[in-house]
Order: sequence, then structure tokens, then C-alpha cells
Amino acid sequence: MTIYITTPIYYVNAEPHLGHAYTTVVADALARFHRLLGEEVRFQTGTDEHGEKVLEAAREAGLPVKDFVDRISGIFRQTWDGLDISYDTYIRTTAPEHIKVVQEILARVYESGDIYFGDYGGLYCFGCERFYLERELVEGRCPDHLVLPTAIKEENYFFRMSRYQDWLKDYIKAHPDWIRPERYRNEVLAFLKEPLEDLCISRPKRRLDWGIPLPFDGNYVTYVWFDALINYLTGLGYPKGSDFPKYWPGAQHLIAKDILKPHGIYWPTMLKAAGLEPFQHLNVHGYWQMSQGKMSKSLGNVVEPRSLTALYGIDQVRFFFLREMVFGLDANFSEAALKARINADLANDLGNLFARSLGMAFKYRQGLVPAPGTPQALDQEVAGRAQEMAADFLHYFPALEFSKALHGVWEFINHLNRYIVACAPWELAKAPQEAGRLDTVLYHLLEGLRWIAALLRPVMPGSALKMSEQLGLGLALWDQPLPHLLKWGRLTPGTQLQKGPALFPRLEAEG
RNA sequence: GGCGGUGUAGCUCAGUCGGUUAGAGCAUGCGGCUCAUAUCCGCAGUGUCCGGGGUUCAAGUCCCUGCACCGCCA
Repeated sequence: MTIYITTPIYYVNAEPHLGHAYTTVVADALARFHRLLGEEVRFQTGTDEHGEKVLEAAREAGLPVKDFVDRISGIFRQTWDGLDISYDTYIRTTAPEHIKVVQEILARVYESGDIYFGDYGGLYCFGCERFYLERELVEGRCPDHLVLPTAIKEENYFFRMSRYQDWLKDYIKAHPDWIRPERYRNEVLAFLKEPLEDLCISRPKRRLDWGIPLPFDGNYVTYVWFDALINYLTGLGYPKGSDFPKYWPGAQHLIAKDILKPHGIYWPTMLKAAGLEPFQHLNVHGYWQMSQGKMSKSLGNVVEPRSLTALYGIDQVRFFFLREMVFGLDANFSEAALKARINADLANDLGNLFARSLGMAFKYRQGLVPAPGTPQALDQEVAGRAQEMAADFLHYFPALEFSKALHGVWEFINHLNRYIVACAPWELAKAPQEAGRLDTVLYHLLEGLRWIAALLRPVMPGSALKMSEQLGLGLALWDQPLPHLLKWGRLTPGTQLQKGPALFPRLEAEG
């Protein structure tokens, strides 16, 4: 089984923000999860570098456009490296191989008769070098230059998108979880109730030359969305090689809700017109709403991902993203909420459970994994709950229900904390005749922690690795597919545990 | 203006097909433990389920309507 996970290619007119980081972390967690299942995964992200707004941003920055896009694209890449994003390919739309693919698709659609030449009229501001919609104007004037726009007509190329409206509607109806969650599927269907307009896919070069030339008319460059969406094909080496046929059937796009229309309507109809199969899933998420509360004094703007990870840690931020937001819905972002998650879930629940369990193993058993005796009811319950947690996790995670998947892990963590109280190992340690009982309890704790580490690996790769090291897990119990790891009792008695610093230090109240 | 979404504890939210006394986490209060990162465990709560009307033996849930906020489209 193969799977191809993509983020949007990010538009380089601005630096990465929280929303970009969320999409990318979700994609990464999914990619890591599927790799852990033993599937072949291709994971792609990158940057979108053509179009008017990029040109404007470069001008404002006082840089030649190529230098500008190199710089911002580099910042995105560094940001992802700083979030442990395990992308396989990083695509840039200014790369020669991408330009070739776009021209190839354009030529193909042109030859099939789905691209035609026609008039395009609108209100144009010469100062901005762009068209405006009525509603974008302020008292009928360009909001930047405060001049009256000129009504002009120009000839352009159009993609005959309307031809595929019925096909698209039928396809969505026949494939209920093609666009998910359902609310976004409904939104696209609602949009398709109205007649679909054809899509203008060119810009005259005299007005904008920062784009990919149309292969059939050198006086025009390609509209930026038509160019950008095709990156998903470029990344698989389309049309040559074996990667495209191998990975495309398992393609899953991840996007935020603001770009639902290009991905839910333009893209599938473009694929259809080019004679290609649709992707497998379009996964759509909501927005982080910035709460009104004051941001930390230490930062001008904490929503910058690199500042967040520097302050709170990579895994802490990744965990917060996946735990706090219900995929598809909006969620609130605040530093207070992030800190609360870190202290309550990571430091107090998981971190402390890990510390007290290993602490007892060192204090009572010299840091060696003891051999368990015959399990009693309480021990059997621990093993049973571990199985439940794993089954739920494997069900929820690929369905993008990260919040539920993690909630289940934390129920197990809480259960282990209660198990410790119920068994009171410190009492067992005082009674020599209870030595076997203490061994059994310690073993169940450590084995439970091994399961937790295995499941959390896609979400918090660095912390999970630390857990595995402190648990003394070798390759045979770590770098293996999940189904191989999730068998109760695989932790080997006699294994030497390792001491380490606190996994998730508690954040003290701000001074 | 059209279409859609949301409104549940102090805060953030879950609530399946209409079915017992509406739940979780955080925050708060009290008690317990000492292995642990002042952590953990137990107990205690607090509700006009946005307002109004309707259907039903039964409504947070379904229907109508009003209000507030949000999104998409024009």
C-alpha cells in the first residue's frame, strides 16, 4: 500500500505563520503514522512562487524577484526543519521540471479542446496592474491608489471548467468521504448548485511576466492557480517514471478551508480534462482564531512558528496542534491554552508518569526491567486497556481525528497513574514476600509506557525517541512497524533502563 | 441579499438513532498518598443546553421563528 501526502505549496508573499505550521504538522504526523504502519509514503511540501502578489512583495522588499522568492522559500524550509517535518520532496514552482509539467498539461488540455480564447472584461487599476471586483473598491476607487479604475477588455485563455460540472457533482455524490470532513463536501456541493463559470487561466505578458509561458501562445503566462495545483503531479515526476502510477492512487491533499474552491473544484476538473484520475482525499481543516488575550512580552508576535518552538519546544507545539483542534473545525489559539496543555497533559500526566515509573524501577530494581509474575485482575486490566487504546488510535488517526486519538492515549495514561496508586509499589517494596508482586506491577507500567511511546511517535517524534532510549528499547522494539510493536509483553525482562532529564519540564507561572 | 455553520458548566469543548439523573478537560474547594517534574489519587460541585413557539408518551437532539457570532457566494 502506498500513500502520497501533500501540503499546499505556500505562497511566498509572506513568511510562515501558525496556519501554515498547523497544516504542515498534520501532514507530517500523518506521513509518519503511515510509515509506522509499514506503508510506502511520499510526503511533499513546497512553495508557490509566481503571480502578481509575489512580484509586489519583492518590490516592497527591494529585492529582485528571484532573490526574494529564494529567500522566503528558504525561510519556509528552515521553519519545517525546525518542526521536525519529514518531507520527502520540497517543490518550488520556479523549478524547471515544474515548468515543463505545467506546459505539458496545458498542451494536453489545449489539444483536447478544453481551452479556448475569449474576452475578459473588468475594472483595472493601472497603478496596481490588476483587476478589481466592485466590492473590493472603496467608494468606487482603487483602495491603494484612490483612483477610478478603468473598465477594460482583454483577450485571454479560458479553461472549459463548466463542461465538468456534472461529472464533478456526480463524483462527489458517489464518493462520500472524498472531501472530508463532511461540512466541506457540502460546501462544494452547494457551490456546484450554481452554474460553474469557465476559468480564466492566462495573464497577458505585457501586464505580468512573472509566470509560466503558455506553450501555445508566448504572449501569455499561466494563471497562478493553474500553475500551482500541478505541483502535486510534478512532485511525482509526472509523466515519466514509476512514482506517478505508484503514488497517485493514494494521493491525499491537506489544505485549510480558504483554498477549498481551487482544490475542490479547479483541481479535480483540471485532472479530469487532462485525462487523469482524481486524488483519493481532500482533507480540509479550519482556522486558528487568535484570542484577544495579550501575547507574551518576550515576543513581538508569538504566532511565528519558529518563535513558538523556541519558547515551548517542537513536540510541545506539535502535540498542542493535534490535541487542541478538532480537525475541520476552527479552534482558539492562545499561549495560555498552550501552556495549560503542556503543564497538564505533558508535564503532569505523561512526563510525571514516566518519571515516577522509571524512578521506581531504579529505586527498587536497579534500573532493570523485572520479569512479571502471574498477572492479577488489575494487571490484566492494564493490558486490556492498552489494546483498546491502540485499536482506537489506529482507527481515529488515519481518519484525521487526532484529538480523539490522543484523548484515548491520555485516558490510558490516567489509568496507569491510578494503577500505581491502587498497587502502591512503595508498600510492596517494604515487604520482602511481595517482591514478585512488585516485579509484575513495575513490568506492566514499563510495558504500558512502551505502548504509549510507540503510538505518540508520529505526533512527538523527538520525545518518543527519548522515551524509547530511557526504556532501553533496541531496534527490535522501536524501528519496526506498529503491528509488530503492539503486542503485550514484548518488553524484555533484564533490559537496562536509562536515566534521563524530565521529558516535559513544567512551565512555571510567568513572572 | 442568497446559502451554510455555530450558540451546552467560570473557560475550552464532547454529546451517536429523540430515551433514565446532560458529560470531559482546565480552573476552584476539601481530603488522601509519598514512587514521582509541588506531581498523583479520591470527593464536591455549580447548567434558563441562546430566546420564543411547535411535534412527541418523551426534545440539548426533530420542525418553525427570532437574536448573536462566523464562513462562502453575490
